Amino acid sequence: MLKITRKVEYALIALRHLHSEKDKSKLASAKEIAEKYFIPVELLAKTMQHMSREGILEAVHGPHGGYLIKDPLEKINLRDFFEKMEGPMGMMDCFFDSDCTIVSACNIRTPIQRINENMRSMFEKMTLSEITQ
Amino acid sequence: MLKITRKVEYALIALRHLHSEKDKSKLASAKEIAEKYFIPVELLAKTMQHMSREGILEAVHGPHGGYLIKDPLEKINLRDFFEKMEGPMGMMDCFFDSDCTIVSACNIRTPIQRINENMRSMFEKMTLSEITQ
DNA sequence: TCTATACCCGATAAAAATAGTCGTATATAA
DNA sequence: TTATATACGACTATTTTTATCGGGTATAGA
Repeated sequence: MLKITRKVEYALIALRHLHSEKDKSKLASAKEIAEKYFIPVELLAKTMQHMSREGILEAVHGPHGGYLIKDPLEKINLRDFFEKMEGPMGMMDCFFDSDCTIVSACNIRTPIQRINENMRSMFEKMTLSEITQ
Repeated sequence: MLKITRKVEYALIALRHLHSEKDKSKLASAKEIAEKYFIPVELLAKTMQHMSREGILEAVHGPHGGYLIKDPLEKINLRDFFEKMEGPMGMMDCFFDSDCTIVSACNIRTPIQRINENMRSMFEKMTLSEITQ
């Protein structure tokens, strides 16, 4: 429990790699990164496409293409990043879907929601630059 | 991602129920609680047995038996509680099992571990009494 | 213009983790 | 002695996560 997904893991690996690229273009393809870190290419590709859609990365098509980081990592906090990648952060599902059969009798929904907010605001205080340190 | 398990959820429901029992015995059986909150009896039973093993609850055998809270909820912090119920808290598995094939090339292990420690210490600052408020 | 490389994306399959069930044993109050 | 309640390992079902597949579009360079 309280784990991040592989998708987020791969996204962070890619971001750190892109950040530490020596040449100033700071551009790398999904294939290149996948091979270096032994990640399934297709999966990393989709993950980077997702980041591109969310405006975290910029895609360069065609041969010698790849991705580069759009804005400085300090500008994106971890709460926003996690939620862009995986949707709203909720320790219990019932905060969103609420097809929970228990919900009407549930006595801990409010307290857990408060704890959840504590967690969200903790992640809000950290940025993606945490990953490069 | 970053969810608690049903087991922990059921444990918290039971704790809050026991805490708010009116009569001073503050004792309730697994069956009684399961029925009130529409939780599978067997599963809640195992969960409460687990809490009893961990010294959070005290079990009373036989008819009119059940469980009662052993120590005041303020005395147990959420980090300890979560780890008693689900084992060490790690945002990635590789902190413990390390049968991860990527680990040798992984560039984010250390940063994530630091973030994980932030999370653990946040939960350490809260106690089980959060659940009764 | 052709070809190779790389991004783009929905649908599906495989694997792993979680959730729930079952059977049997022990303890104890009435 | 019986009914009720805890104790616990083994098993099954379900859900979620992870990975793959098959089709597309964009573009640099020969």
